[in-house]
Amino acid sequence: MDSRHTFRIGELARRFGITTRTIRYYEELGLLTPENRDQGSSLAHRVYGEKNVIRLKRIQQLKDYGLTLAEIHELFELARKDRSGNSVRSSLAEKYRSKLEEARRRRERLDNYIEDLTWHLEQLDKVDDFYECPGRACETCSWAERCDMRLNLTPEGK
Amino acid sequence: MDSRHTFRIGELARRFGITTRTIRYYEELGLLTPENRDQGSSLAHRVYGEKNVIRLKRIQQLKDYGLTLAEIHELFELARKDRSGNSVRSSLAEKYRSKLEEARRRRERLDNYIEDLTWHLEQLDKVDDFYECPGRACETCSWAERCDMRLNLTPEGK
DNA sequence: GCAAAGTTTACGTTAAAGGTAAAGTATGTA
DNA sequence: TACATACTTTACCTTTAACGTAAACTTTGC
Repeated sequence: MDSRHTFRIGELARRFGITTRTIRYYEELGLLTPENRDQGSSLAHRVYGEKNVIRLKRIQQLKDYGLTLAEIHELFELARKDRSGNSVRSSLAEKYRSKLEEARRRRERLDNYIEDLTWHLEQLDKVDDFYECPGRACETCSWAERCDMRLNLTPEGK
Repeated sequence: MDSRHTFRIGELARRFGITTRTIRYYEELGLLTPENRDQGSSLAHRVYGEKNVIRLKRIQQLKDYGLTLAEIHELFELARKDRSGNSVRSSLAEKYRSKLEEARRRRERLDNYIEDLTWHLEQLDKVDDFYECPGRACETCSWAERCDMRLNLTPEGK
């Protein structure tokens, strides 16, 4: 909206609720480059515009999704390389696909965890000794057949 | 099955595909205590039995769910304190519930991420310049109305 | 011309989950 | 009994992530 408004690092930081160190750190990593530094001196202030704001939002979004800064960098780099044409487009697609699969695996494990917790929560007033659960108590526990630990009692040899 | 078989640390490690250091580390953290150390000398070998095997499995399971060793320790401790009766049972329940909510929040973000990736993957051959996506290109992109970055173009003041 | 905000350089931090070395001790087999 | 393994403890080292913090100096705005 205020399309031509620009900021210096301090205000940008304030608006995003982060510190200036963080913004400079993102710059170090090649995630966020100020639009303007060439006022003659080598110590000119960083100037940030709309592009940077969008970029920073995207960074926070991806971080919130659980990506590390390194992973975010990867994605940005692939997109950047693709500017020229279609040569890298397929590798970007592949990256997306592999990230997607990885995320799906993570979600599967998370689902298992949620199930596991729900189960234990339900069992809380049905089982006597939780320090023995899972453990010796499985042998007599009436819930054992529904409990997946039952399946894991013997270790496989190597 | 081989109910009375016991192991020393090396074999246990081999069977679980981890190192002996790892097992000792778990012991340091109070996660896994060998069943037997009292052969007189203070340098007697650690002896592990069925209980330990089950415990170690559980540790690996919880780790796989994404818990840190510290979190695993918390859960174990609460269960241990509960042995005597019902006094701590409710706090264990509460812990479970809070872990559960936390996990659900994580899953929600993960779902958003998966959606985001899917979206970008679909758009890959419809958008021209990915380095400008999201960015200036949004202004002319025909997919902008469906793209959530569109909603994030202006930063809120603090 | 001064304070406030910005600049670079560079070392510090915290936490997780072990790795690795050193030096001595147990165990089991020949 | 000798000896090779496997085990014991202590203790310092490593890696990554994402900044924090200090120092010493420079721009900018009024």
